[in-house]
Amino acid sequence: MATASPLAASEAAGPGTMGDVRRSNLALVLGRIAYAPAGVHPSRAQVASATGLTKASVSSLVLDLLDAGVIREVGLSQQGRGRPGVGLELNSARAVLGMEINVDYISAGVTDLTGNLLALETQERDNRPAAEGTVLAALARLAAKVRAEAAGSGVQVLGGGLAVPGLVDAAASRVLTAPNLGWSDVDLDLDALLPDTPLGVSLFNEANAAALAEVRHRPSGSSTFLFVSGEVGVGGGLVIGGELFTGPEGHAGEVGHVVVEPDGLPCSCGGAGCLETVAGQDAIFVAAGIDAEARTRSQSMAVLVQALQSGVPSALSSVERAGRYLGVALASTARVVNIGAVVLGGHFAVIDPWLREPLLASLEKHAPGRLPPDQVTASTLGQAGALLGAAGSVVRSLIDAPHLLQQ
Amino acid sequence: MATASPLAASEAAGPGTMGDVRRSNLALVLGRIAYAPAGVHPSRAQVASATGLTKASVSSLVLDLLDAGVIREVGLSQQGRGRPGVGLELNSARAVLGMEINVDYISAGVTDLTGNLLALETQERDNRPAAEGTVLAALARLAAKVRAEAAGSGVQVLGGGLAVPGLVDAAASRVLTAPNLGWSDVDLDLDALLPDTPLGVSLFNEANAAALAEVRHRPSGSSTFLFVSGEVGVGGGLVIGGELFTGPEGHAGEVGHVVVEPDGLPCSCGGAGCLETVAGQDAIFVAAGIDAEARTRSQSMAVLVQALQSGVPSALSSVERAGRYLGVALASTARVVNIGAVVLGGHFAVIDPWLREPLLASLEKHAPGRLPPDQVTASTLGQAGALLGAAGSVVRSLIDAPHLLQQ
DNA sequence: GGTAATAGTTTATTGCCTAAACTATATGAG
DNA sequence: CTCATATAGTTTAGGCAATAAACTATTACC
Repeated sequence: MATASPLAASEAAGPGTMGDVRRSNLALVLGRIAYAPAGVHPSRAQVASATGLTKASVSSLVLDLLDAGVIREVGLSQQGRGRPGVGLELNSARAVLGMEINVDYISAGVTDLTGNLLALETQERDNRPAAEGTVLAALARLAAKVRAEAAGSGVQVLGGGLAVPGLVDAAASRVLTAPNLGWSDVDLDLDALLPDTPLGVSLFNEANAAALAEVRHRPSGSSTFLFVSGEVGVGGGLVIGGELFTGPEGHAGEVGHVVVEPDGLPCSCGGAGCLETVAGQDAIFVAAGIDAEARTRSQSMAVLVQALQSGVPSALSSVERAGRYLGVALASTARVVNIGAVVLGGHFAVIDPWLREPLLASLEKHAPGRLPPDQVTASTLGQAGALLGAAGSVVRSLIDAPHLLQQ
Repeated sequence: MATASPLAASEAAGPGTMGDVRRSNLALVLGRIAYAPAGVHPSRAQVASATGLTKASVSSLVLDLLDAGVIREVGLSQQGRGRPGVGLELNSARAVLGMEINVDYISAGVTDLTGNLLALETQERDNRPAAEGTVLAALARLAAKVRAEAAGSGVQVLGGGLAVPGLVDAAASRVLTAPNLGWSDVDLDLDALLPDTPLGVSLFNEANAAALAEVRHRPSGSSTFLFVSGEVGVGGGLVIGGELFTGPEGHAGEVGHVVVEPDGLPCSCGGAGCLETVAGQDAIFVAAGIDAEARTRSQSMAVLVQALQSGVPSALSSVERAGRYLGVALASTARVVNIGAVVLGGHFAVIDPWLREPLLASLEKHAPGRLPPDQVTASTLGQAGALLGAAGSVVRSLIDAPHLLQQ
């Protein structure tokens, strides 16, 4: 009897203790406060009846959250006969820092706990030739700057998140491989990036972070979708019920390497016929006849958009082909992971007007009814997505585990 | 992913209570006993040091489990100086019933809590023309028979699981659609199938159940893999860390509709170029020149195997093509869900000797290094897989929630 | 100003775990 | 054979977190 222990995951976890109950209920209460509709500030009594906890327990839990500084009381809210309740909301004097390292730029921004962007700094620089130490040092300066800005208006930064365009081992603060940066097995000193915060700095894959940003910031409501990130490579993030599905090894959602043409071109991954070989930025530039070598990436993209607007045939057919094959890959992915909505990011969002029609036609051909047109949307966050997602993810992990702020 | 706390399950709905701690620790202790290596019967003290609970707590928890009848004590195990411990093991006088309804047969079997098959009855019958009530009545008789057999040897059946070849809503005991049975939106009276058990009867998709059976019964150790079920259609089950990943709507793993040839044939799903159009049973029969209309499905499969053994070119090329495209689909799937092992079931297991080589070559071409040959295995469970998986899944849910047996 | 209604706190109780002392049962040395 | 040592399992006291119910606080309405 092969006993592959299904406990493997929880094996590390110790016994359940009463402290777990406390932590679980702290998160339950904080979640009610944090995820209340905008402008609504529930009282202790409302939280109690919504969660099923007693008023006494909620009072005690709320006291802890107030002590930790995660929430604060707002003006009384009278709405009926009796004593008015005291409204509770996330403490807007607390914030997190989002950061991004990409090929052409670095950026750092501060958001409060509800996701509002309070400060943002972007610095254009070619990060490919530089050693990672140099890049991190420049980013640390940028981070210090926005942090000081926030501090100036009385806002305390609790922690941060860094998004990089590559596969990461978040637990080990390690970039496994970031081909476009030329990084491979790089250990990052994240604490140096943002010293002396209670929560520290977490590491994210850029596509995953951008995917998570959509959960909070996109107009439509559903929090289950596939985010497709078009950069030099084609990445993805699978969000299910607001949570990232990362797969057993943490790298799920790699839509870029779905095979769309069995006899297609070789891919950088060693495979052949991957989506990336027809819909990655370089592939689109080549097919459109744009010399990307001579320009920066954002310049090339501008040239492409210009060409599309002018109706240059090679550009149009290049994007048409990318859309068609993107549809093939998304049709397959929708079936495998049973998803009914897609958000296009990166260059796919930029060229969405031209990409959209062939994409929808291809989806209808290969998975009719699965991904209806109104469920295929383009991200509106642009470059800021990864940064917002990294910051938002730190906020989210705080809301899920507020005890991290207690000492 | 907020799976930090062992109580994470309760975080979703109601408040965390002290009873949750008890339940969580009951499952922790029972898991240690249930998933110990075969022949090893840990003592209370060993469970305590393995789980981190105190000896006092373990004693109390074990008492509850003994009262519920889930476990029992076995002979003393002396192994050193001091007082010998009392071994603990799953109670082999308790069992669960697995059942399956398929196109050509119904079956029912009893397994003890460690997965050993104690009794099995299969009845060949064509279930397509019959109303579901007739089929269920026949299955109820079969179930009563094996249950009586078990009772005769002093074994009590605690609950059961039923696998059907179609999409199911397990919570509602409802078969949404089972095309090969001709069922659509059918509510099943599962309790009538197996009356008066403490755990009742649960409903499963056949491919998912078969996938779960592999977790316990396949030789290799890993409990993270994609199970590919080759039947009339091509289904699948995605198992991650021993748990089924069903996706947001419960139907993930549909590998059969990954697009492997953008310009391919139309598929029954309304799409085009799906894997099923080249690797489903019918597609293989047609390409091999076998007239499936004139035979039952199992007869056609026997003819195919015969032809393969004789080296009939059309049969060989048909299977070669199926293997090649299966490789394309699995390469894509491996990337999207980040999986490193595959188990072939259904007809893929039967024709594995001929399928294997083109499949591996195709995998190496499209996803080099991702699914190495030793991680691509064929199921050895055959027809019994679904039944064993359904039963095993009931056992597993019992081990995860032993308090269900307390009153 | 009194009553009803609602918000929030205080107090007593219960459940579950831990720590530490205690009992039980084995091995091995003299 | 007896005693020291070691390990298994139980008993007892204590702490923490939630609940229930009584209590205080603050408002609206008559």
